[in-house]
Amino acid sequence: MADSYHHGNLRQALIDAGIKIINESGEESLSLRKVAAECNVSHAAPYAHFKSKEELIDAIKSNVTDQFMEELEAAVSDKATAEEAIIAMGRTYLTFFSRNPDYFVFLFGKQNINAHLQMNKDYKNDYPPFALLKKMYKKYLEEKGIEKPFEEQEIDLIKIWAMVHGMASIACMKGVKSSFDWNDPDERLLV
Amino acid sequence: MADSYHHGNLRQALIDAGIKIINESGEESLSLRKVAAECNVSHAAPYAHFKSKEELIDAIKSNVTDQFMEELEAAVSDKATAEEAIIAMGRTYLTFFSRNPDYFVFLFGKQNINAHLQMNKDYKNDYPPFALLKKMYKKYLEEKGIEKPFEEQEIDLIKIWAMVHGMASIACMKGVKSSFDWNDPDERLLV
DNA sequence: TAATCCATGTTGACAATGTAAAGATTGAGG
DNA sequence: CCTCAATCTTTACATTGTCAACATGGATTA
Repeated sequence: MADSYHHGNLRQALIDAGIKIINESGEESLSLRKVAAECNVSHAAPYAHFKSKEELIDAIKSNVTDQFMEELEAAVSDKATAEEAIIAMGRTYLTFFSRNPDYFVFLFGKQNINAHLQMNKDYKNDYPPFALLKKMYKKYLEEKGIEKPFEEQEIDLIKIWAMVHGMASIACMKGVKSSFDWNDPDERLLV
Repeated sequence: MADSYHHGNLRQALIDAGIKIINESGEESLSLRKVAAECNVSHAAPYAHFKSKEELIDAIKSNVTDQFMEELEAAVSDKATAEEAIIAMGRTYLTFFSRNPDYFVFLFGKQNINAHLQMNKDYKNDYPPFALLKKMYKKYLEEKGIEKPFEEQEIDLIKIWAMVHGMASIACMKGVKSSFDWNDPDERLLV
């Protein structure tokens, strides 16, 4: 099925090719035609799987988000307490985007997490990393026997996410000279 | 000079037209040719003032950043203490980007603050809002008579900026349902 | 089995866009 | 008045997203 008229699994191949191009030369240089060429397929072939370039990009975002979530869940899985898990999430958040700053721009650059959020029904209402944080936070409250009104909980959650996300943002900014190695677990900025 | 061969002040007119287009229909729809048309000028005229589309965009970013800085400095100017000034900066940061979420994406979306940072020599090393924060923070330490090693100071600064910037980021995310009104001064998330 | 259908790909076309090259226009300074 | 350099226009070309018409072939069904 490699050289037949029908590709076999073009949809995923297009997504993979897109990720490859973004990694190699950034999102701006990603064009539908290049992606198609990378898959040895005519320039209009993607339209059998995606209504537009944007839809392909949203699919790629979902893929990258899945990859991000895998790392977050792995970081959380082996922690004894929810408190440790939350801190591990923050470190993983920073490490992930320090390793691939382009992904930060790609995922949050246009700030519209709506589209690729809604194409994956598992996401329900919350953005997956936020949903995981919320889950861990509730576990944390239980473990500590803390009771808080809902509004205060939301404020806590936003503060945590804002801090970590803001640091990731700074870490990914080209042109910001920072003396920190965000990958270094000894850099205890978070606690 | 309105209808003569030479425009008179095309450079600034192009920048203004660019801002107008971004406000009306977003950055994606900004094209050099539209900007030129908006100024009643041929499509290649911008190349007399900017080497590329990117250079025009960087100039626009500088303009928007100047506008942002004006609000930050205004917020700081009438505060009695540095502590109040810093809090006011945070509120202004949130208010500014809550009012125009598109500016957040535009300024930080590509995460490369290097280019339009370096075209304005006044910026020196730091990104202007960060430079102002740094200045206020030093004043704060003086007023309180606090002495800290340089590294701890940097950590404090990054934490403050990360928190505020992260909240702005969340506030600007389309698709994140939030019960907060980031413009409401009663929402005391920051303190 | 053979006919049919539809998802999947191809080809060709078009408009919008960024950009370069060559030339026109004009105000400022010698 | 003349020249020159900055500014603007025209023309041209490659890239890109998208659409429409058509080709292919595996699966479904008569």
